[in-house]
Amino acid sequence: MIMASRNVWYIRSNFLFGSRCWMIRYSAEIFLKSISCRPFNVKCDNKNTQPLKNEDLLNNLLTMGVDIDMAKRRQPGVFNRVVTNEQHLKMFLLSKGASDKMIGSIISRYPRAITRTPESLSKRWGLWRKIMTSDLEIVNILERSPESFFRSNNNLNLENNIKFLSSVGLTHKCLCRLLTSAPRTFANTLKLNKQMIEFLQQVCLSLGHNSPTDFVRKIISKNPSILIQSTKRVNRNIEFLQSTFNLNKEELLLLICGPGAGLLDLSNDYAKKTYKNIKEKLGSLGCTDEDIQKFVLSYPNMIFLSEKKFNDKIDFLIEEKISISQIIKNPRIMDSSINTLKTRIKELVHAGYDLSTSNIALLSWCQKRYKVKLEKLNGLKSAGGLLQCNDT
DNA sequence: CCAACCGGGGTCTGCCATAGTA
DNA sequence: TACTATGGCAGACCCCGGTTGG
Repeated sequence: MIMASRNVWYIRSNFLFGSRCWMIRYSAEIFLKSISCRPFNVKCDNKNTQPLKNEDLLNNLLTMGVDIDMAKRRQPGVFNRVVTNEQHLKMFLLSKGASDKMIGSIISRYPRAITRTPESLSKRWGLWRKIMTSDLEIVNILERSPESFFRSNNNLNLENNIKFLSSVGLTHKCLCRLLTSAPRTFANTLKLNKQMIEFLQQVCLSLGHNSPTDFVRKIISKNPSILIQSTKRVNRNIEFLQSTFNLNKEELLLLICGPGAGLLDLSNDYAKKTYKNIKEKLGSLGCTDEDIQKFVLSYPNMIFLSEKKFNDKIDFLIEEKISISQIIKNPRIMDSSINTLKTRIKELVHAGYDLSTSNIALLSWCQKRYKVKLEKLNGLKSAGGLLQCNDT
């Protein structure tokens, strides 16, 4: 019932506020006050005075746990609006399983959410539900990234995006993953998404691959965030890979739709910067350019590491008497956090494992395997200790 | 049984600038 | 001209385990 009356009200207010004329707005507010669909304290005396704050809106938001300062800082315009739908939004999200706290946080971070009409909101939700299997999954995405859902009000565009992405050969499962990990993709204009897909297809063809569809599918499944990058950024990263490593077309193709797919997201010259650092660092430790190239290519994700993290890890390993040649032979070791490295080295040394002569690969094994190995080593050590009757 | 090799999975928002719109 | 919609940017790993060959 509330819904119904609000719908009517909205149509009416759209009609009334569609005009550019301030005078008409002013009379409209008087009119609204008089019919008291929702009392307003907004006053627009003339062009020189700001509308006074809408106390109802502020009260509503405060009760909902919205951080008003944050919201105002982010989208001040929302607070000058005569019509907002925060109560409906709240009821709607509650009905989908969101908590009060989530709702407060969502509106604080993306206030424009409260300007969406009930019809538009439920339509949009329905479109997302075409991809996601439950409301709760959507709620979780919204909590993470309210902007992705609310930034655009263009449901037709959203619908077209879903159609387009399906037509490109993305499976339902893939769309689901896209929406989960890069929800902004669906708020992009269709034009922008098309641009990126066409760009990728072009790259594919220029590298001599004969199935752009397969290529695009592969690259998106390896890197679901690719559609929220600019083609400029992706292009620069491909150029970087091409110019830095001596790869033929086929190798480059395999790299960018395989282990190097993630690198395409890196911000301007980040890869260039970190690779330069890797080269300098390893070069100073006596590695040849060829060694370094091979090392990085066998685990390209290490380019993600900030200069400091990379250097800290190398320094730490060297301090622990692990030679650079051991490191070069085990690129995966850069995969482990420095904390993991520290803990494991300590445990291994304690267990009597000599890292300078033994295999260091276990520093980057998964927890489960590593634990089994460590227990075994400790068992050996205590057995040896018992035999010699002198262990501490 | 062991370990080398290799691929997979999660995940990426929150802010700013600006053209367009009413 | 206030406000909206949209493009674009910076930022910066860690862990798990299947398969396979010895």
